[in-house]
Parts: sequence; structure tokens; C-alpha cells
Amino acid sequence: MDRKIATIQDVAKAAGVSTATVSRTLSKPSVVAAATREAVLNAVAETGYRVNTTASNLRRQRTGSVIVLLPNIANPFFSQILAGLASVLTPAQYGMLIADTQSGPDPDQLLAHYLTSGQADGLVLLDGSLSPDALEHPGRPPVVMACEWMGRDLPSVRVENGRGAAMAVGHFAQLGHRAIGHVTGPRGNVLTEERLRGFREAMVSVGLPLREDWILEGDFSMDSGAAAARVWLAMKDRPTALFFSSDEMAVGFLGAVQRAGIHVPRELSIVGFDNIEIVQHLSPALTTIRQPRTQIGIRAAELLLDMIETGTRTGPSDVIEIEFIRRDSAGPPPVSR
Amino acid sequence: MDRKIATIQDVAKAAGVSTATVSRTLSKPSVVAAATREAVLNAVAETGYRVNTTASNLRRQRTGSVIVLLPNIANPFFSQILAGLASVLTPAQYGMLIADTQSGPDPDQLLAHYLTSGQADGLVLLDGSLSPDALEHPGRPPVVMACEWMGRDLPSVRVENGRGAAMAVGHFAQLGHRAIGHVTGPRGNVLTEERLRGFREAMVSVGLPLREDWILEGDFSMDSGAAAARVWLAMKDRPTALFFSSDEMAVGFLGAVQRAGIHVPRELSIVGFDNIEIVQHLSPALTTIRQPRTQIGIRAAELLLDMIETGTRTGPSDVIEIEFIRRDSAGPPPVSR
DNA sequence: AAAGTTCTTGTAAACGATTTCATTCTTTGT
DNA sequence: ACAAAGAATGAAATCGTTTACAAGAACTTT
Repeated sequence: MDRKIATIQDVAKAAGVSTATVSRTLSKPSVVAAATREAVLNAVAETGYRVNTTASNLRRQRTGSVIVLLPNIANPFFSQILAGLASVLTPAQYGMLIADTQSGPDPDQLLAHYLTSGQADGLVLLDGSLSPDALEHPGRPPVVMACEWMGRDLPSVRVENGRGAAMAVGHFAQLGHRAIGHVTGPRGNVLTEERLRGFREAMVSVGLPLREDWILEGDFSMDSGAAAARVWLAMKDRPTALFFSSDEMAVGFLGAVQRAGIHVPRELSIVGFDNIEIVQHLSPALTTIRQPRTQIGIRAAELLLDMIETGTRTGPSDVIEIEFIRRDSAGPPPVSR
Repeated sequence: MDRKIATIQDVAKAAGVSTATVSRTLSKPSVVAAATREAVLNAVAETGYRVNTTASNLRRQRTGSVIVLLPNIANPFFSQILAGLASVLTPAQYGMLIADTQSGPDPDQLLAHYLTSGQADGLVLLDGSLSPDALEHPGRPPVVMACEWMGRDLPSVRVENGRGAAMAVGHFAQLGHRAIGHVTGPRGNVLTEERLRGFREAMVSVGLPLREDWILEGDFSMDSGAAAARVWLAMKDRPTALFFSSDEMAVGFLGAVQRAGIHVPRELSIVGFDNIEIVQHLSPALTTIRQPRTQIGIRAAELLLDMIETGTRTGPSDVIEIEFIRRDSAGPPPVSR
């Protein structure tokens, strides 16, 4: 009896109706008469029928899944966004396929592949360093960028990156710092550039000297934060405050300088960006800029679903508010000197 | 011309062959004559044809995706495993669907849903607290457990949890500690129980007193580590060494006690479990037990693919080796007293 | 009571691949 | 030179749905 899985045919037979009626009962119950509806639903329960998504997708000319392209699946920053995406995609009956752009050889090629393969009803891009060329493809599915965005008028969900940098600089200035540096993300990345721009503008706007040798390049990773620490320790003329383009770098930096005997925030103040979960548990707890990552994921998914349903290829962009979180890693500059 | 996406019919027409030949050229090139093969491949390139995965899957009675069930997608511990899974699933042309068991109302129901819905060719379970009842379903797809495992003889990939605990205890004992405590994961979780058992056995085997009030319950999270710190700080008679069932808890604990002015490892030694990326960047760098998480993901995916291809529902289990990583968070016990 | 409407339902044609089976064309062995 | 075996191809069925269209039934409306 339960040998084979029931098809819509079996249900139709059991209920004494046509397959069309079964299908209608399940998708638009309102158009079928109450009596038949009940008969069908009974038959469904009886046979344990589940619609075959593959067949349904084929007929409806959709795939039922959206692909998320991200630079590194193992990065906790992204997993939070994934959680947000999943929370709206799953209820909407869309599967979420995850593809790691770093794992393969050529990220741009991977993007092109997914744009042309017709394997997804939509794409979410979390990697801002992808080249937008492939987006010219005519029949491509809708695409939404989250966090990072590219030149074209691609719908995106982003945060006020520049303002975040300005908040950090403002905080340092107010505490009395005059020697402020910055550790950036990888050059070319939109987030990096945006935050760097915000940093520069804020520095001139508060009237502080902008020293290029106090702008260190990282790549958002903890390792690159630790590397920045070695550079900072080796400087003869050090900034007393550092703004990091990511919390991860701040964490790597903090651990490294602490091991070198530096006390934060007594000898050096630092501020991160993102508010990843761990930083509140550090000692000192990290002052940072909060990005509501789950929220970003949710909005991106909503935008994408809207585009998929309306069949548009463009859409609005959304800017999500950030928040300055004052903790204990930034204090007044050292008095000596 | 490029208006609509090309189907296999278009390719067949362009190459002057039947659709059957096109299909064969693409799946089993060896059975078609060299000349025709070339003609078909040219036609493919010309039309920009991509096989429609949905149609292919329907015909082949498969779904082309495996579902990964995990307790919390935002947990960095799991994302590393996901990366491992993806690295073998993607090349094998399987999509990886991720489902969060914590986000919905009833985890067990979610598992049952995926087991019966026929939406996946296989399942990977990363949540050991799921009840195995649903696995009785007759036509269910193959299932592999990673990290955690359940009573039944389900194929699984796991690590030597008990031995990990023993390594930590051994290390403490060798350093001269006599008062050793343990912070566990949530009760009922297989990992928790296994490590706790290992801890207990190791304690008696090195001949140290096993004090139940020095066994604190956590839930693997940083917050629960911080909570454990408050308990430890409030104790009149404290253990001088603590073994944590997860790095996350160790991190939460470390930050909390450091803020209370405790020096690790001078006043207290700690050892974690997992070796998550961040712990090497802390100050002090955390001594811990490394689980090769990417490796676990890879093996689980390999096992699952094998089961899918051979059509078996059982398979071998695999035990992955762990490694003790000595860093700076464990030292000799304080001399005072 | 005839002519329109409005509701329900069924018939059958897609959707785009894969694969069985039969057919034609080559080889090969004797 | 002829039968048998092998290789390459095509015709058509099939996977399990959804949905355009048609048709019958049940009501209105005049």
C-alpha cells in the first residue's frame, strides 16, 4: 500500500475527480465546491499525497529556489544574514542554495554561470567584488545585492557605511583623540571604499590631520587585523585611536596588541564595525557600529520575492539604519606626551 | 534570436539530429559517433543551450538537492561544516538546501516534513537533539549525521568526544591541577553526554575527586559561558581549572572573568573544545581540542553521495581524529593556598 | 420558457528533459 | 559472400504537475 509514493492521479482516483480538480483544490481552494473540496482533502490525507515539487516547478516554469552568492560561507558575519534570508524564503516555499565564491577558481565565472543556467528564480549577492558584466545577460533572473552593491542600478539593501565611519571618528574626537587611524577592508571592495570615504570626510570635517601612513589595509579577516597590529606596534609615531572596517579585524588586532602588553583602552582606543556576536564578550567589550544583519537578510529576501512575483528586473533600494554601540574599547587618549 | 532560452529541441534542430542524440552527447559522450558529437557540441555552443535541471530531475526521478538540518545557521561552528559539505556537493551537481531547526516551531516536525516530502535526495543532520522516530518512514531518502548521532544505526561522521575530554583532564593533571571542573553543553545532547562521560572517566582514571558542584550546565553559547563565569566567581571553593564543552562557552567565560579582574592562566586555567577560528586570536590564546570541521563536512557529504548513488539506506560510520592544541590559557595552578 | 450568467468540473496539451526499443548501417568471422 | 554481431541513431513514451479551453449544470432575468 505505502510502497510507492502517491501521485496526483492516485488522489484523483480516490476522490473520484479529475487531476485538475485536485490541483485546484490544493492551489486555489476557493474555486472548487465545498463538497468536492472536502472529498479531495480526505483523499489527500488518506493517500499521504505530497505534491512533487519538481514536476510542479517544471510546469510552472520556475525553479523554486534562489541562490545566494557569498565570498565565504564560514564567515559568521554572513551566516547571520543567511538566517534572515532563510526566515522569509522558507515560508515562501523557496529553497535557498548557497554558493561560495571563494571556493571555486573564478568568482565572476560562477556568477555568470548562475545568471545563465536558469537554476534559480533569483539571486542574492553578498559579494561586492563581483564584476557586474555578467548582469547584461538578457533573460537573467532578478538580482538583489545585500550589504555591498555595484555601479549599476541594481536593487540593494545597504547600510549607511559612510555615516558609520563618521560616528566612529566623532566619538574619538569627542574623547579628545587627535591622532586617529583606520584599518580598511580589501581595496576595491565597495564597503571598504565607502567607509574609507566616510572616514576621510569625517576627519576633515572635525578638523583633524589625515595621515596616509595611519591608514592600513586589511581584508576584513582576523589575521589581517593581527597583521595590522604588528605594523602599529612597529610605528614610531602611533595613532592613539583606530577605526576598523570590520569587527573581525578589530578582534585580531586586539588580541595581538594585548599579547604585546598594550592596554586597551588606556594606551589605545579602538572601534569596530558590524557588532558580531562575540565582541560583547571580549575584555574590553568592543565599541562598534551595529549592522542589523538579520534585518538586512529579511529585507533583501522581501525585495527579491517581490521582483520575482512581479517579474521586474529592477526595484527599490533600501537603506537600513545603523547604530553606534558604546562599550569599553574606546576611552580618552593617554595623557603622557 | 536570443529572446527565449534554448531547449534541447532547438539544439537537435540546429545539429540535424534527434533530441535523444543531444541528450546522449551530453551525458554519455562515448556512445555517440565522433562526428555527430562535434556537430551537437557546436550546436550547443551556438544556441547557448543549458540543460533544464528541473526537467532533467523530473525525468530522472531525483531532486538534485540535499537538505542540511542544523540547529542554528548563525553559529560559526556549523558554517565551517557547511563549507566542507558544499565543497563536495557542489561539484557533484547537488544543491545544498539549508534548514534551521530553531527558527520554526517544532524541529522534529521539520525533520519529518523533509523526510516525507521527497524534496531532497538525501539529508544531513547536524542536530543531535532531533528525535529519530520519523526515520521509520519507509520511502525516506538516505540520511547521514555529522558530529552528533542518534541511537539507531544511522551512518554518521563523528569525532572522539570522550577522548577529547580525557586529553583536557590529562593536560590539567599534568600541570598539577587537582581541582578540575567542567562546563557542559545542554543536557540531552549527545555531544554533551559523551564529553561529560569522558570527563568523568578521565577524572577517576587520574585519581582526582569528582565534584558534582563543579560541573556546570551550559548550552554551548557564549552567553551560557558568561553565566557560568558568574557562578564560578560566586563560589567559595573554586576549581582551578575548567574544561568547556565548546569554545564559545570558553570565550564567554573568559571575557566575563577577565572583566572581573581574574587573570587567565595565572589564577585559573581553561581549555575549550572545537578550535573555532577566533580563539587563537584571543589573549590569552585558548588551549583547545581541534575538530577538523571542514573534514567532517567533506566526509559526511561523501558518505551521503555514496548512499544516494548506490541506493542504500545504511552505510559505514566514520570517526575523525581530533587534536590537542596547546596554547596559553592553561598553566600551573596558583601557588597560594 | 427562452436566453443569459455564473459556477464547477473534466479533457488534454503543455513543461523539457531521458531512456527503452526498434531500426538502420557497419563490421567481423567463417 | 553471407550470417551474425555490434554501433549509432531516431521515434515515442514517460516523469507528475498545471492550466487553457470547453462543456455541462444551476441560477437569473426578462
